[in-house]
Amino acid sequence: MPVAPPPLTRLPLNALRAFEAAARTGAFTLAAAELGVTPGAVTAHVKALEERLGAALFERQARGVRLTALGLAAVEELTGAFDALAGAEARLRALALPREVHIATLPAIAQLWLSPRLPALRAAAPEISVSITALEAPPNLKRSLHDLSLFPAESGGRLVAEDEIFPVCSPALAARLERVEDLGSVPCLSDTAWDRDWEVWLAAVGAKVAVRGPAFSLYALAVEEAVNGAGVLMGHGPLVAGHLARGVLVAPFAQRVPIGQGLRLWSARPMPKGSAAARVAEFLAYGWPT
Amino acid sequence: MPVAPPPLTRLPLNALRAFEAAARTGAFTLAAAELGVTPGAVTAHVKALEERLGAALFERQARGVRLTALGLAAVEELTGAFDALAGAEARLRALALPREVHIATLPAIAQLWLSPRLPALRAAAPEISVSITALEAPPNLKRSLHDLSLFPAESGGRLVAEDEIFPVCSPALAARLERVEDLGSVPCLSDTAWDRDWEVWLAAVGAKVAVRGPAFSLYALAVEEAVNGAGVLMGHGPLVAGHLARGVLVAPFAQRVPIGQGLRLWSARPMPKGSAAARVAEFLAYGWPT
DNA sequence: AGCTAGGGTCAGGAAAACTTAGCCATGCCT
DNA sequence: AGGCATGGCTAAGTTTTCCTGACCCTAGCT
Repeated sequence: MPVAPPPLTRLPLNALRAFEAAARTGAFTLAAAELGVTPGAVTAHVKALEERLGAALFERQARGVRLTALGLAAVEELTGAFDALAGAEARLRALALPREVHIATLPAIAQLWLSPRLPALRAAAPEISVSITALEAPPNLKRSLHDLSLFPAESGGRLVAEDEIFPVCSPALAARLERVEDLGSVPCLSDTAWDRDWEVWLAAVGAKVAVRGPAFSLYALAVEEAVNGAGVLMGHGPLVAGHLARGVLVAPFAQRVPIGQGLRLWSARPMPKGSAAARVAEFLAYGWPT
Repeated sequence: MPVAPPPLTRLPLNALRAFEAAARTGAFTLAAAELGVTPGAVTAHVKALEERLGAALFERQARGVRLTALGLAAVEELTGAFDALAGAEARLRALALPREVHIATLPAIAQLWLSPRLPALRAAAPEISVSITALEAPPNLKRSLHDLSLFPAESGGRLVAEDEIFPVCSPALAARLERVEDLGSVPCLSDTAWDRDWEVWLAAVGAKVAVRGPAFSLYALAVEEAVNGAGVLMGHGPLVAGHLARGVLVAPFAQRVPIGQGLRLWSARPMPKGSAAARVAEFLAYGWPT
């Protein structure tokens, strides 16, 4: 417990970053996830910082923490500074590695929408190296090192594909489905992240059927199961288009329900005209420019 | 030599800071001094960064380094970000330790001007803890953690005392000096940092005397020597005022030469009204407010 | 009670950072 | 030319930081 004031040395950068993340996210656990470390590491950083400052930044509560007045007063400026730093860092990377493009997207989109388009992209621009990171949620644009984010959203960014939902299944299974009510008698697959899909679609088509079936945490896995005839899946237009085109999945019912959001593409930072990121974005949005 | 692109992990903060300092100062040695580490540490940081980026940031030359185009393109934004970070850090400290005031100044000023004023300051505001750092040159205002900087300058900040120079010596020695020309026959002390003082004064009074004598790297030491009768020193008004008042030093010649600069006080960041830093600045500039 | 979420703590080990000491090339100064 | 100073590089070794993994603790649910 050093009571004497600490000498005039800089505060550790990593501790400041940990504090900022914790303050912004409101929880050590979330901060730890963002920084890619364990919560214990964040605890230690914040503790070290508080010890150096001789004042508490958080009030510890049984569940979770709350910023003290001091912490609150300090976060905003720190957040701005780290935002600026992340921007500078990203720009530095982009300048040093001008042929690298990093895309962040949902696992399902990565496998079912993006992946099928990559061969054409590679063929058209072999010098560009595209890497894809699957995330459960869109990254903080001011912080992420990704150049592009591709996520379902209602607005913002550039619309790449409208989303609409409708049941899909293997052709064999489709033969057993004549009316919407028949869905009650077959397994109805669902994705845990999109667990309201069935509800929404059934309501939209005015059907009152109780559907049930296994839930998957990976949409791509549910699609595979549907292909294998394991049941009927609520398809998302852009994600099952390929399977429908190849005929391995079919849509037994005509009603397609728009869900008011589409696949949208953002860039975290302005992309210089002609940069690799800008070209990839162009390709994803419109196909390769002629 | 990893040719494969590195995974999408953050660049190390400390390496970025080292690079930024090196780029801004133009030399690894200066950056090392600023960061308070050895040059080897900076070398290592920059090298690590370059390796991560797969591109050179500096061109190594026989003496010194030069930024590459990439380095040049990246510095500015990084500098801004680290400036912001330093600002946030300083504010955080100030909020956490509202009674601490850090002053940066020249060693001579610290000993001869500031130090004599501290007892009154402490008496008037005992709750404020003032710490003083002696630096050879004014710190970078956007970066330093000091609250106040007190340095000789021609403009800027708040003028605290005009500077003027004139010979001073012990009363005994003064008895042997009648005309300016007599200076040629006694040791004339000088400070290595202010080595043109004699030249300036002699030119201003229109004298053509060759003065010689020992040089000191610490002005306060030269003052002590002058008090001990070791020779005549070129006195700086604010710094010898105390000794003149006590009679341990006298000015054998009347001519005082203003040198166009004064002791000036800056604050690195805006000081909230009533803050400890603001009160100390007030005291130093005007004496304690009634 | 038992469970869960969110932190705190501690020991140990990995990685980063720093220092020291010596080396090298260049250019300035005699 | 020789000597010296400058500024950076390198290798070895050490200290410090950082992180993990395992476990404890508390409050609120069920």
